Amino acid sequence: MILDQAASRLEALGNPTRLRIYRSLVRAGSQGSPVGRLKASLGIPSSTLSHHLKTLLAVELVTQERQATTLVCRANYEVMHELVGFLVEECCADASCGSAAGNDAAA
Amino acid sequence: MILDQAASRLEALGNPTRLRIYRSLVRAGSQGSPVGRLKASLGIPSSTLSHHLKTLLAVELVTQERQATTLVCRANYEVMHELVGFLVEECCADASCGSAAGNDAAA
DNA sequence: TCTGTATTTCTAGACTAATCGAAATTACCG
DNA sequence: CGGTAATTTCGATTAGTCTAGAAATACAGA
Repeated sequence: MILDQAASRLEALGNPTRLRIYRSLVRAGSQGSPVGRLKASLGIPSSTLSHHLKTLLAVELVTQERQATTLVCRANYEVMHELVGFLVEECCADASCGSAAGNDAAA
Repeated sequence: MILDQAASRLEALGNPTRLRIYRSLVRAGSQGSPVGRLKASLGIPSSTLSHHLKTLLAVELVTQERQATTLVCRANYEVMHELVGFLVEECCADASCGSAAGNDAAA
């Protein structure tokens, strides 16, 4: 993953409203959630929601699929894992950071 | 981690310049990197660098320690892991996303 | 105390994002 | 083909970010 792309994704997730949307989608899991339900459960006006969804869509963090009248949104886990991987990638390239093995209690 | 805090951290990482700084620090590992070296290796003007560092510092993604004249910066791995944890937290709360077990090679 | 180096603060301009109401569009169903 | 519901686009406002040059400050050594 290119740095600028990672930054775009991180930035997309960096807005509280978008992060809320995204997490809601993560929670919804594979069945996803229609835009309308997102709107209702998060209390975000349609236009704002649509705007943010477009941002999330643009960086591939979210996918959409039409189901009859409604548009079902889903979190793209694969991209999220890629992003997490990018963040951790060079961690410990040097030395310490004894947490890669899962032990970061050292804090 | 509170959502707004996570969003702030994600947002901090969402700027290409800051992401570059942060990664440089991640690479530097436990020995960290002085501001001056960051400036030289990344080619970022002092004021801009200082500005971004402050942002990173504010969200605790980076720490600083004075060593004589220079200020040594270090990536805060613990916070990064917390952030990653937050992102993955509810993943699979529902069902699929068969990658939590460490198998996301599908990418 | 004076000097030089390292780093931050001040300042300002250009640009981009966030928000939301209203209108337009799209897709489906009868 | 018309109606209905879901979603997006438009348009405008507001606020905040990114950038960096110049000046100010902090620190260590002589």
